[in-house]
Amino acid sequence: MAADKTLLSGSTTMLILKLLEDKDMYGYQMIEELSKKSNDTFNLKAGTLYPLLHSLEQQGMVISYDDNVDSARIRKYYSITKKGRGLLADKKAEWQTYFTAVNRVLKGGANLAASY
Amino acid sequence: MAADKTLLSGSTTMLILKLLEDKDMYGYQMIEELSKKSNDTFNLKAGTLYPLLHSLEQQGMVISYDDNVDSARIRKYYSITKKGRGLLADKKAEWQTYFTAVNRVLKGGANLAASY
DNA sequence: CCGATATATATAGATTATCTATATATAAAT
DNA sequence: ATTTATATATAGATAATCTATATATATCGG
Repeated sequence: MAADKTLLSGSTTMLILKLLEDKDMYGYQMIEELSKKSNDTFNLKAGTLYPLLHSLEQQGMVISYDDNVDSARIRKYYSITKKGRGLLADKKAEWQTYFTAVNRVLKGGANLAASY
Repeated sequence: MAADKTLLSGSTTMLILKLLEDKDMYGYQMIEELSKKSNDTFNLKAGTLYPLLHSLEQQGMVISYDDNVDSARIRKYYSITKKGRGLLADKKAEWQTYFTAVNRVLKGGANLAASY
């Protein structure tokens, strides 16, 4: 993965929910879309995504439905729920706090703390 | 912890090395300084920090020396090495890539990808 | 036509970075 | 004198990723 996997840790749920906020998607599509939208920074593995989707469904954050586009091939589409939108909003707020704090530490010289 | 521990995951090493770039510090001081500089967003636990410092020392990223400030009390100061500065630079570049990508996904609407 | 690669989902087990809990010891505050 | 803060350390638990493997269909090149 382009980005350190440990950095990605914790934001995957937020990113997936964000994708679903725009439109219903199936798993494989999410992996591709995340890769494209992040300029190949995120290359989520199937072994990470599918268990995560199952977990989100169990928690009521998303619901799924099967779609048989071309005859046999089955795609499992996911749709974000109201509860899922709530979680997304929380995660976004958390992310905002987190990345602002990291950047403050990184930019701050020895006496930055004095400005607060 | 104010920030989701999973979000913090992966950036702790970078943040610690950044603190040491400014000045030599001892463990307990790093915890307090991180908390202060991040406006209480990061409250690193001792059980996380000390093993991490030992690991960084083993890898040659930092070196340590004991300082007996007031008689008995021992503080173990850490100093960043040239190798550690190299790692910090790498981690900073990675972080820049990562948080830019996350923000792009978060801000991007359904057709953002078209702009690339 | 056939083999390789891409699409699509799924699960088990390994890895890793955090956490909590616990231990030890001195200093400061009430 | 007892509690709280300072200071470091390690063991074990938790959680989120990864790799590896499995299954099945679709597409592409030779």
